[in-house]
Amino acid sequence: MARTVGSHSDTTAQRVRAAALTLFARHGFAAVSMRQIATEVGVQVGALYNYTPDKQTLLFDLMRSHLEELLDAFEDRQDLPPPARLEAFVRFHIRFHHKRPEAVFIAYMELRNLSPENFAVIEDLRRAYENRLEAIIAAGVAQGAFDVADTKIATLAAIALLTGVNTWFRADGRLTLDAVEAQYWQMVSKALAGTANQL
Amino acid sequence: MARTVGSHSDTTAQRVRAAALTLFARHGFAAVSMRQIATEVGVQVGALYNYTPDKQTLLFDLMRSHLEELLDAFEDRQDLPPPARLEAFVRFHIRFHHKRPEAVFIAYMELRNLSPENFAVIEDLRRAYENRLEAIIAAGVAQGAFDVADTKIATLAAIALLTGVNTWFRADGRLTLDAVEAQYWQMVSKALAGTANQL
DNA sequence: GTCTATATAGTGATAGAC
DNA sequence: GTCTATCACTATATAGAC
Repeated sequence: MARTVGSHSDTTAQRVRAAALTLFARHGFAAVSMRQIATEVGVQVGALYNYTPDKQTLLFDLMRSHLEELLDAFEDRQDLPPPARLEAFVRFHIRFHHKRPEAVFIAYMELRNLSPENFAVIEDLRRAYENRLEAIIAAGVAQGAFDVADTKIATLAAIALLTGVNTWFRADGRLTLDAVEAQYWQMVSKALAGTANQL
Repeated sequence: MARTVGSHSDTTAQRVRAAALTLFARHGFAAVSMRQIATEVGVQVGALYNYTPDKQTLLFDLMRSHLEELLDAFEDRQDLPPPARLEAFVRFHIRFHHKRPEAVFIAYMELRNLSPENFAVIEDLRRAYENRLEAIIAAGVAQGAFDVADTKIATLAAIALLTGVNTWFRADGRLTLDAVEAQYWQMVSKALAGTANQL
């Protein structure tokens, strides 16, 4: 019997990953011990090593799978005009990141705890994601819909802006995610817009 | 003899702070031991406790003094029109943060390693800084120079955007800080601009 | 696959000599 | 103010029984 793809957290392997994700996000990789993870899973510490060769690899696997899912999930409709592609990116980014706050947090905060080899892999994945946004912005600049001094800066600025939502948005707060999405799309579209509109 | 205010890192107390700042920024608070700090300073570990009651307070003092310096350094010219005040904020923020990458990094990354009491103090200081930007945006909205759906969101978005510069800008890179500053001011001014300029 | 036990090393903080 | 020595714990990872 083939295993169900994307099945839930009922195997021990998945429970180990889930526990590590939650604890690393809450306390930080370096501050979490393998014993804490084992306690959360409900096993003794030795059992964890059936599922990961070491703590470092556990972190790396969480970050890599998060970024691979991110890349898989975004479908750029290159047949659409750049502003529509940009809007799709903005809304996708906010929604996707909203659903995975712990993985997002870890992917940004724990880079320095990766070994150099693992860091290089993660950086490649992150850059691949940035490149997809930059391609949209460059296409818009080429046809005059956008006006930015430097597409790479505009890309990094937009991603920093959008990812910032995760640091403050709460579903039970003052605003709905739809409203937040709308305002962020408005800010991004104005910031990159082709017709200059200086203060 | 009064000590020179803001004197350089020639006292042991200042050397302890400098070593902790560098090591915490590079490896993370939890990953750095008091022994490592002592080695960096050039003393034995026991001597550190002449300068801090514990490791937690060392972190807290670094974060608090960073945020207090940030608040002290920004002078909001309330007599100027909001767009000028906003431009001054944008340029100030980028320049100030560029000069203190380690303190900025720690202030964002190590919040979860603060005790609850210390966290509350740091959060108050951070909020005070945000409020100063929000006041500028609100003033601009009130007189029609800016158009934003929600001043708090616009504030957080702008700060996330601007602080993002620190994650990629290198003085020896492709662009000068002046050019970066100019492009970020352009993006912020367009994003908040009053005359709608949608794509 | 999970357990217990253990090897080896490191942790923050303190005491008391100088 | 700095040192050495130490306390009481905790860390990651492994070995071998079951």
